[in-house]
Amino acid sequence: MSGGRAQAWGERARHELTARGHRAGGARDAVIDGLAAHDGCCTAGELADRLRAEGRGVGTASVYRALSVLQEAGLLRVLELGEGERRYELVHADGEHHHHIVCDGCGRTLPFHDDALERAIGAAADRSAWAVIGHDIVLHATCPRCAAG
Amino acid sequence: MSGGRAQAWGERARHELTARGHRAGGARDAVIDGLAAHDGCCTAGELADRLRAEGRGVGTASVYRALSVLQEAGLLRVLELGEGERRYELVHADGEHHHHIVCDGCGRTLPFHDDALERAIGAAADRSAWAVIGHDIVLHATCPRCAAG
DNA sequence: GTTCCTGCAAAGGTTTTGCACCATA
DNA sequence: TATGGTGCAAAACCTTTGCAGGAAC
Repeated sequence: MSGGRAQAWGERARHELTARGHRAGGARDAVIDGLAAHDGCCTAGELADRLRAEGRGVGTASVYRALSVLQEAGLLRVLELGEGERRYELVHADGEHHHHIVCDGCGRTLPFHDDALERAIGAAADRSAWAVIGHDIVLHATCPRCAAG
Repeated sequence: MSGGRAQAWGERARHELTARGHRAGGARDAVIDGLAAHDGCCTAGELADRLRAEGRGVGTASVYRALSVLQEAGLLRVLELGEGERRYELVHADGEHHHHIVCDGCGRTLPFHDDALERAIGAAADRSAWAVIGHDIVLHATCPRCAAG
């Protein structure tokens, strides 16, 4: 559905993990495919459910271990949107990234990108005494559906 | 330690809660004092530990219930810094707010404020189709101590 | 006296860990 | 064959909920 972009991510993920000395394995393969098949952000539980529904059920621990390895390799970004669980999002090779508007009413999210905002963040990071690696921005909002009541 | 500012917050909190029809109570009082005494952001667990150390032990449920009421009243801001638990921070009457730089190594945080960044966020929010209420920004970094060690 | 607040205990949920077994290189 | 990946189960963790008793209004 999300085309070659996500597929490219999958190939890169497998390559990068091999380069880091990780062996191949069925569970991790399923996790990578599951993430690539759904180029949005999902939780560990959602991912496990989806794999189970496809008949590629994977142990809970393996899901978390795979996510952890992918995150350490810089292939996943972790989001905390205030729902009490973490969401994982693909990091693409082109470095493009975006942020999220979250509806405080229903929890739906809307990705957005803003160059001026990125520049402002970069400038703020440069002024900091600590070595800034990255950033997360969450806009809290009311979506049109919730606003309508 | 944090002077009259936090004390003023405590008084305002009690006043606001009364105005909202809440009754006074020992546990909630202790939570308000505990928050005001430590004008940074803390987790529910840290707050409970601190109160227990002061001999003002409060049931776990009461801590969470008090935090929830204070949040609904707009007296607390909730932060998710990626540690798996929530941090609560005082919202002062002057509306001043700041964001956080988090050390991914040790978890220490550094508050910062940047007017240009606030303007950029405001502009991005104005362009959004959803009605934006607020925002959270987290800069991930390596603190000097972790960079050295 | 009614209503809300409180504490304890138990449940809920997500994430991590221990361990034996199996697949990979 | 040695090492790391996998699954199951259990644990750890934060947070919420149910309920009986007590305090505030």
